[in-house]
Parts: sequence; C-alpha cells; structure tokens
Amino acid sequence: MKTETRQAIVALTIPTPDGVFVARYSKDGLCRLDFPGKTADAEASRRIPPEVRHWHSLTGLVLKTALKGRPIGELPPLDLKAGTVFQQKVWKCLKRIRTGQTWTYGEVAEAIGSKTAFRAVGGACGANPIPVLVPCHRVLAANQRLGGFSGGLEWKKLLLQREGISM
DNA sequence: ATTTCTGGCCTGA
DNA sequence: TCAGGCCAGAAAT
Repeated sequence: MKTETRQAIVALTIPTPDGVFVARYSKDGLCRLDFPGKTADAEASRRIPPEVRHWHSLTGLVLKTALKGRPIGELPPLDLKAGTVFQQKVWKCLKRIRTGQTWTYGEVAEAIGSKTAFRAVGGACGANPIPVLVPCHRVLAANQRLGGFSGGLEWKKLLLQREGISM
C-alpha cells in the first residue's frame, strides 16, 4: 500500500543545541524529520513556498520545545500518507501520548484495536518518519524495559530523560 | 534474575 | 511466500 513517495520535497535545516535537524516538506506538510548527522543535504537557497516557511517556523518552535522536554504547542500539518494504513494508525495514536508519559508497545496495540499486534507496533514505531514530534520514544517494552529506537537508543534515553523519565 | 523459545502480526522483497 | 523486526509471555536456566 505504498503510494507515491516522489512528492516534490523541500528540505530545510533546524539548528538546535543538540545539533542540526533536517525537516522535509511535501505539498501537504511536514513529511520527515531527521536527526543530526543523517544524510543532511542542506538546501537553504531555493524557492520556498510561503506556507512551507510558515510550517517550518512552527516545526522549529515545537522541535526546540520538545527537546527541552516540555509540552509542544501547535504542530505544522503532518504528511503521514507515505505510511501504510496500520502505520498511520500507530503514528496517530502516538500523538496522544503526552509529554512525560509512557505507554508500552502492547498498550499502543490495544489502543488501535489490535491487541496482539504489539510486535508490529514496534515495527511501525521504527518506521516513524517524524521522530520526537511523533513521540515514538515514549513507547517502552513491557517489564520496564527500554525497547529499541531506530534513531539510536542514546536519543531515546535523552529524550525521556528531558521529560523527567530516567531509565 | 536473565536467557531462550514460542507465538502472533505487519512489511518489503 | 518468507524472513525478520523498537514485542510479550512462558519456560528453562
């Protein structure tokens, strides 16, 4: 069910105290956020649609806020349609997890009506195109375990720590 | 307590 | 169709 992934995309950088993130936008909104050091091809010079500029300013604000471990404000529109139906369900569900709160993969699975798909939920988290803002780092394994993190467990631990959760 | 095995579900190839 | 993954729970060390 993978659709067109060839959407014209604008990539813009976001300098933060933790490094330079790269945000990518499609015509529908923020479609990807990359951690510092991830194949960052900065292309600041280019025609940037006004709405993208606006989205990007919002992204910058919420990202910096999230990195401080504080609740974020208004998000730019998120373009998550690159994911499968299942993945989109998971990602939307993750947005319900508040700052400083953690769920288990099993709880997320149950919340989307697939109680036994906890493992697939892990897969969807790993495919999350917008980490930090779509808080997959707040999902832990059962039995108080940390679970994995595609962006590197260090990031997961750091993000949780900033939100007051130490593992 | 911790390692291993099994089961169940979604993807991409 | 199939192996493999940010899992969970039970069994076996």
